[in-house]
Amino acid sequence: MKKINISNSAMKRLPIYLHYLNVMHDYNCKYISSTKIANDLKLGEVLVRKDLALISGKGKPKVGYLKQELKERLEEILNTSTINNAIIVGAGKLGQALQFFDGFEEIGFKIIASFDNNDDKIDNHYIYHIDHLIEFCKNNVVSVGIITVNEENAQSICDLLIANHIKKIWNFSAIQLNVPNGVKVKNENLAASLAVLSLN
Amino acid sequence: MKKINISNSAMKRLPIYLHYLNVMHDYNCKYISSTKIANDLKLGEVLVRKDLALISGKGKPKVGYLKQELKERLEEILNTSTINNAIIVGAGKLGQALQFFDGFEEIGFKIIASFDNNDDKIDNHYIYHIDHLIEFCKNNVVSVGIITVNEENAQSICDLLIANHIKKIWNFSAIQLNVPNGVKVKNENLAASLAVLSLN
DNA sequence: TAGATTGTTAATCGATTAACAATC
DNA sequence: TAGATTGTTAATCGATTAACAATC
Repeated sequence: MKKINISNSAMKRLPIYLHYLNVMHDYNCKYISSTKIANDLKLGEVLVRKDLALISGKGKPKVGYLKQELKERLEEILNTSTINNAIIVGAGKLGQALQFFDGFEEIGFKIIASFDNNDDKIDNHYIYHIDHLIEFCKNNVVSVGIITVNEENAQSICDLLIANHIKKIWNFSAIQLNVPNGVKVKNENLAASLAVLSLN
Repeated sequence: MKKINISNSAMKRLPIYLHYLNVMHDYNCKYISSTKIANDLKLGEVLVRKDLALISGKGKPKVGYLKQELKERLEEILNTSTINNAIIVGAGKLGQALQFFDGFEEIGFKIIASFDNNDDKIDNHYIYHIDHLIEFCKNNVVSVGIITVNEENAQSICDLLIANHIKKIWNFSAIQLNVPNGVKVKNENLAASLAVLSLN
């Protein structure tokens, strides 16, 4: 596979393109143009063209890209070769919402378990007691840990995940996690996102 | 109040500063320096200084910023003069998670109701049937609409919110909403956020 | 052929960082 | 005073957009 360098900002758009292709119901045409994608998604058309050139580079002037091929190429990049299994720690409302969120599969992520320290939340629907996390990580390939615990416990859960060889953390708590080199943290601060709406 | 121009990227950091100040338990000192904030939050120190200069401009060389004053200034900007009431449409797991998420109040947003078309979800805990939305919007000041319905219904719910004079939409569905001029949409694509983690 | 669309190079824009004088 | 820290101006960096030749 050709080695390509995808920027963070471009990477954020790839799932959007893929989903767009998956839900569009235009069976009439085998091709799709960057112009149409850009218009529908309200993105700059050069931007889209650049993204698609990066991942596909097989566009035909005048007609556009073969839809099926583009879709497969996006899936190839998103559903990367490594297994993308994720676990959630913190089976509160947010954790549960994420566990049953149905947009992750499309981009190659699968949430295979949730953990919580509250016995009331433990059932047999893939929610386990936190004490079983170590064992679970030994028996399963887990590449992403999603932290939805309250912020008092976020750092210690983060440490626990790292101790169990998880190198990618999706952090929904509002504190800054301290992690060693080689561990990637993506902070998801919902309040900060909402605050942007109050501008203007 | 002095007119200041806050960029989107800076606006996203303000809630982080405010939360940092709110949860830090260093009672010993009345002052906080941008250097310390930058280190703790893992941000560039010039970046923090610039943000703080923009909103406060009252830093004292050698000592830093008066913590209490900085906090009040952040609250002043975030809890803007207008009432920031929000409603949620779609009382599924994600909608419910957002309704009970406790980080919004800090930045001046209050979720005052959820709506759903499924009678099973209607209870008296601020979840109403969608048919009551029009009346609710007449009787309450609602500035933000949060869309957590499935994507087939997202556009029509968006239209409904706009028809009820809501000018700010926080869209959790994976489709691009069409809105008239003057309506601001912030898309929150969780799958796209997660995809970024798979880079490297 | 004419025209729509691709892919690329150069220009622009915005955000972050570097450098540094001012100051308590 | 000396040194840490502020605030600002200039430089850099990265992402988006404009311009345009190539092409089907």
